[in-house]
This record gives sequence, C-alpha cells and structure tokens, in this order.
Amino acid sequence: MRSDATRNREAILRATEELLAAHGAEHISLDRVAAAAGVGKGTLFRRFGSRTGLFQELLAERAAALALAIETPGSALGPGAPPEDRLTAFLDELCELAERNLALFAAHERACAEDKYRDPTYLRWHAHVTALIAAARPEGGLDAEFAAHALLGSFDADLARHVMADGGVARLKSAVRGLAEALLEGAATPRTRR
Amino acid sequence: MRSDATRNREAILRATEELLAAHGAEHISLDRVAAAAGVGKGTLFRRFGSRTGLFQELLAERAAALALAIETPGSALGPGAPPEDRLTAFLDELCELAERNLALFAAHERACAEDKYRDPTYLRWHAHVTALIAAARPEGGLDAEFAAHALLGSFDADLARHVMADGGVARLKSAVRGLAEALLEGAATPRTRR
DNA sequence: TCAGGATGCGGACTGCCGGTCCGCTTCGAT
DNA sequence: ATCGAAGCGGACCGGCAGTCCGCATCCTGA
Repeated sequence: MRSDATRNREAILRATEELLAAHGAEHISLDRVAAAAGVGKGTLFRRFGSRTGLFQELLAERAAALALAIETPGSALGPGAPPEDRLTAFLDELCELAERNLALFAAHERACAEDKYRDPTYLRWHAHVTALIAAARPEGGLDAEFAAHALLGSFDADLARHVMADGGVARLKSAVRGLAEALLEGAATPRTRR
Repeated sequence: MRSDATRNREAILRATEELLAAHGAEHISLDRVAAAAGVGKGTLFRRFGSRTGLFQELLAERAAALALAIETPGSALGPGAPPEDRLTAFLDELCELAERNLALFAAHERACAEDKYRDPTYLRWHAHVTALIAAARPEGGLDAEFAAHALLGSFDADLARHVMADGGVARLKSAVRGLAEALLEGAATPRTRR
C-alpha cells in the first residue's frame, strides 16, 4: 500500500470516530466522513468497499485488544482459567467496550443489518462464547450456539443504552452477569418436561 | 373514515404482504407498495405516516390473535394458567408467528431500527414476558425486564431464519424453550459469587 | 537523480428512496 | 342536488450509497 493510501485510511477512521463522538450514530453519511477526513469519496470506497466495511473495520480496531486478551493465557479471560470465569470476564469486558463505544455499536448494527452474522468481530465473539458455554455445561440441554447469540444480544446498542441510562455500566454488567449465571445454572439441571 | 380511505388502507396492507411474500424483506420501497396497491404515494403516507408505521400496523394485525389469546382465560396462554406454562405457550406461539411471518419480521426490524422499543406490539410482548418471568421466579436474582428483552431477542429475524434453516420451527421452539427453562431454573437458584 | 508505469485520488454523476405538497376528485350528510 | 370536508395522486425535493474515469502522486529501477 502506498504511503498516501495508508495516511488516508487512518484519516478516514479517525474522522469517523470524531463524527460518531460528535453526532452519535445518526446522520453519518459517507459524504460527511470523506469531507471530515479531507478526502474524496472515491478514496473512502476504495479503502473500505462500503459503509458496512468501514464500520466493521472500525469495530475490529476497537475490539483488537479484547481479541488478543482472550487468546493470551494468564488472566481470567485467557485460556487456562475455568470457563465460567472466562465467560464472566469476557462479558464484563464487552460491557466496558459497549459503554466506551455505544455510538459505534449502533452505527455498526445499522450498517451490518444485512448478514450481521457474517461480521468477523461478531463471529469471533460468538465462537468464543459458544465454546465457553459448551465447556462450562457440556451436559446441559442447552443449544450453546443459540444461547451465545441470545447472550450477545445483550449488547444490542439500543438495549445497552436503555439499561445503562438507568444505572450505568454497573447495571449492564450485573444484568448480563445475572443472565449468564442463570443460563449456566439452569442448563446444569434441566427442568423436566411435563 | 371515508369508505375509499378504508378500501385503500386495506389495499396497501394486502399489497405489502404480497410484495413481502414475493421478494422477501428486500427492495420493498414505498413507491413499489403504492404502485402494487394501485394507489398514490401520498395516500400511503396519509394512512401510515411513514415506512415504520406501515410495518408496525401490519405486524400488529398479524399479532392481534395472539394479543387476544394472552388475555383470554381458558388456555395455557391465558390468565389462570401457571406462569411457566404461560411463558412456554407464549414463546411457542411466537415461534409459529415468526415462521409464518419471517419476511415481515425482517422488514419490521429494519423499519423500526430506531426506537424498536417503542413499537406497540413489541412493548406488549415485553410487558407480558417480564410479568411472567417475575411471577414465575419472584425470588430470582434476575433482572426480569432485561431477561425479557434477551428472550425476545430470539425472534430477531436473522437469528430465527438461521436457526430454522437447519431444523425448522421445531428447532427454534426447542432452542427458545431451552433458553427459557434455563433462565427460570437458574434464576431460582442463583449461583454464589466467588 | 529522474523517468515512467503503477497505484491511488477526487468529486461529479447515477439511480433510488423516504417523505412532502397542493391542485383536483370523491364522498356523503343534509 | 348541493357543497364543504375528506381524501387522492404523482410530481417534486433533499439526501444518500456507490461508480467511474481523467488526473495527480508515489516510488522503483537504472
């Protein structure tokens, strides 16, 4: 990649962040982003392919640290720790990420409304959570993949905003944690069908 | 309302259904709907206010029978039955509704992406599920409102389609049921924090 | 250093869409 | 039959995602 291309790529990402911070997820047209980055629209599309691509890449950037953490042994997040702890720690981190990036989450959701299940970041999260649920409760009568989707549904931007509006991240964390614990507990002792 | 207004209203709703059935949730522009209904665009907007209003009304129509059922005593759905049974029965019905109206669910989601928590039908469902969870497990350490959102997240059109693609409604039903039961069980015996 | 091909740039342009507007038509109460 | 109110329709507007191509910039090889 040519040096000006690299520079422009960065300028576009930073401009997107600025606009998100300034105006929320609304009214962020790609014309605006390009203008704010001091770049032509063609450049934006050349780099990111589409609106979807832009927000996917921005999210991937913001989620990179977390992606690394879940692969690095040595913390409650990483390999080696008990799956229940890894799950809780991961969800806590996701709460923090959601709080710091609410506008990005919202914009990303909108942009990826089509095939949201093909976003690389979401796929990574989903695979991770599925594996942890399956590891924590292999005997449960729970569909781990499905449960993982449901759990990650907690980070829908509107839902998260709604919950945090009254209680902040703390409330979101405890609500998500409650959900996760209930899931794992419940799965361990499936209710008998009547 | 004048008789021609009533007739047009109906024509628009039926045309929307036809287009949803024929083309899925994609490419349903309001111009197309109006044309298919044999009506001017102005008429459509006069009746429904916006794209959002159109899909909200169509969903409300499709959900009317269920709304009635949950208020009518005499079945597992209605008042009088144990909350666990009411919840399971309600979720089962929602699965059926989702199967029969996948395209509508998808279009509705898109159209109501903003303030999805202000849609009357969703609000009714959410209030119902919240009340049932609270009734079934008053002692649980679970945030009933939040859990209800998570549970209803199962009916996200993309998720439902994904699950039903491999196993049909039966799989969706059992996955949702498993989730609900796990939630209620888990909430009954909250895991001790370490 | 410099020349020239490869890479990238930018913004005018296209097609589409949600929503508005207003002169004209139709309805139905009297 | 009359007439005001209610409703109609489609041209019109502003805005947006994505395309295209003539021109500028980069950087490599000599």
